[in-house]
Amino acid sequence: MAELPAMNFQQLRSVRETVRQGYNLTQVAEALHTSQPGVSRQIKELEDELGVELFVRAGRRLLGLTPPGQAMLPIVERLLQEAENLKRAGAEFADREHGLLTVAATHTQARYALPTAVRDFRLAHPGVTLHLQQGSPTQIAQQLLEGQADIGIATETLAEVPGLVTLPCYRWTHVVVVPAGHALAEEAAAGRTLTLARLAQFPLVTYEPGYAGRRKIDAAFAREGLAPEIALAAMDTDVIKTYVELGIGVGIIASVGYDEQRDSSLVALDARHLFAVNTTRVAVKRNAWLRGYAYAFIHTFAPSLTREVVERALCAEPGQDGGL
Amino acid sequence: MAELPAMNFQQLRSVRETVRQGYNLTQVAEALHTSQPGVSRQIKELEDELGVELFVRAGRRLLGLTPPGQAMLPIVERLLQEAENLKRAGAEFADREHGLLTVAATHTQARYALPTAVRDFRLAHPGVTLHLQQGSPTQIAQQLLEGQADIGIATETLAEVPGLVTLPCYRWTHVVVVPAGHALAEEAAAGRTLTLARLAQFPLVTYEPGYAGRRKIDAAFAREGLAPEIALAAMDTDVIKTYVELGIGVGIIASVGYDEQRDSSLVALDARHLFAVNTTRVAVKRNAWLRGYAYAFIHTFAPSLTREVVERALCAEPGQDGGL
DNA sequence: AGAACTTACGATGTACGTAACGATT
DNA sequence: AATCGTTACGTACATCGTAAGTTCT
Repeated sequence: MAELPAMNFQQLRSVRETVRQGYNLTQVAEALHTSQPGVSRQIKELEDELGVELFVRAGRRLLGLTPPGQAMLPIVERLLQEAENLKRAGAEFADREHGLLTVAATHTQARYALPTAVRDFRLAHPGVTLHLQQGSPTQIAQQLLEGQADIGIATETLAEVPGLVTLPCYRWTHVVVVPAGHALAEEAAAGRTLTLARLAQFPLVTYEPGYAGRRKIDAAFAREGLAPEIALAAMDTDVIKTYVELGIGVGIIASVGYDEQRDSSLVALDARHLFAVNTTRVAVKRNAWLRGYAYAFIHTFAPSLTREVVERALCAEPGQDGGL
Repeated sequence: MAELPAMNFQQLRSVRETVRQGYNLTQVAEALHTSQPGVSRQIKELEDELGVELFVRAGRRLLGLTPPGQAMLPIVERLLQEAENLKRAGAEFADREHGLLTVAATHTQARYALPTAVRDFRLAHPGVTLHLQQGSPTQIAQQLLEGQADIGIATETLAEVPGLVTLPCYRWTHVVVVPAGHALAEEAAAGRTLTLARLAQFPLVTYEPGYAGRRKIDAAFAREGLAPEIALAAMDTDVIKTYVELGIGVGIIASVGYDEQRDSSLVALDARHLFAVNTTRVAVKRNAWLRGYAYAFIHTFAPSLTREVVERALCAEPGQDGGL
């Protein structure tokens, strides 16, 4: 019986990975742990099966997607997503309390906001292997979209990424930190209220653009027509504090990043009146099926986010979500 | 190299078909044109792969879905739906003007509402093979959900089926038909307005429950506390007219079903004031990808339903399951 | 010359159908 | 006894990797 070879998942994976790897089949083969001719074949087989060329070829090189390819790629991604969902659902029912949970977060979140949640989660779910990835908000979004992370946590960017569902976890403000004995510390001790104009007279040390509410900082200065000198920008609250201790400049960090005990060499000055409030958000990929313990983790991190709240957000309108 | 056999579509099809066929693997094998041991194996393989029993077994007989099975079946169906979508998209780009379009409609629609649309569509799209299926609204819904029909057209039921997207095509009312010379015809000719009470004095011939606005007819009589005798109920407007001609009773049919020329032996009496207006709807399966000519057909049938209108409806509120 | 994809080929193993078996009603 | 699902088995063919080939940079 001459059975026609049907569409299969390996073909779909090859197509998806080819797009992800920038149309380099050699890299695709590596990423999929297979041979390069194999990938070439998978793609051709799928194209044959569908009767359409998915990729633009210049000679034998792949350059991009054809219009049909562009139209069909989302379907391919949904297929692979659902396949992943099915596997996860299987794992969930097979053993609710064992598995892998990958959380991607910015440094600030990983270092200051997550530890207690991680500790509590580990106690409640000892069978779950927790992977904590660190990256920029953009990288976090990417990891979520590619299925390399289950949960993303960051203050910036995530809410604007189509394909992600985000929910607010907590709100926070910035705080200004200076070495003990710094002029600003004296002024504060003398009862003088800190202003943006005064702050702008010092070189500043704060987050890189795209991190931890940096936008709110820039916006605040811009609104008053100030252009402070940024002496140093870092992704990392600890790095910022270190350089502030060294006297490089005045630090502006997330308030969660200051601990009176541990950072005794630094003085924190209230800056709630200077910079807009930030909202840290948790994000998951839109059509991803989440393990039960993933909901539990989110709930542990942000008690307001019960499983029901998250599930409702997952099913809601694909467009922009309604506010905070 | 010992490759682990991955999940494949044949396994998924076996699972879906097993549910559809009422858990009889012999029938499943027949439906899938394969051997029964094959189906048995496919299911076991998938269960192994997922690590979960999907089916409840009494001895060696399958009785139903386990809770995990119930949870995972929708994912399986989405997978197969997307696979189908991918194939269709391929066919679409390979050749926009060739393919198959299956329209399921009630008799009344097929016989009276569709002919001009079908004629125009065939002229505009000669390469498309058109299949016209006939059935009750319930059967039409079933066919759509199982992917056996692309477009469904009926007045009843469709709008209430989760998993279907429906759009209004046109509105119509019932008309009363009697043989020429019938008492009601005389009264009408004499300028007397027809009432429900008068109508209820005759045996009636009309649609079966579940067809062509029968509900509106029952509701109208019920509202006035009348319980007319239904001499004959049929799915089919032509059957009704035939028996009215024979003098079995007074007919109540969809107004589209009366043609002054062809039905010269019958007299139609306006009944717009007696029965509520009906809306005939077109339905498609929620997450189905439609061929371009399917949109064209809908547009031909109901000019207000442009491709954009239909697409917007398809993307709207999921209703039941978490949409794709 | 080198990088990138395609073609060719051969071995491994996977998949499917037939047939025999076991259990259930 | 009949129906239904599972197990066993042999063959056919599908898949995949290696290696050679071709084209473009």
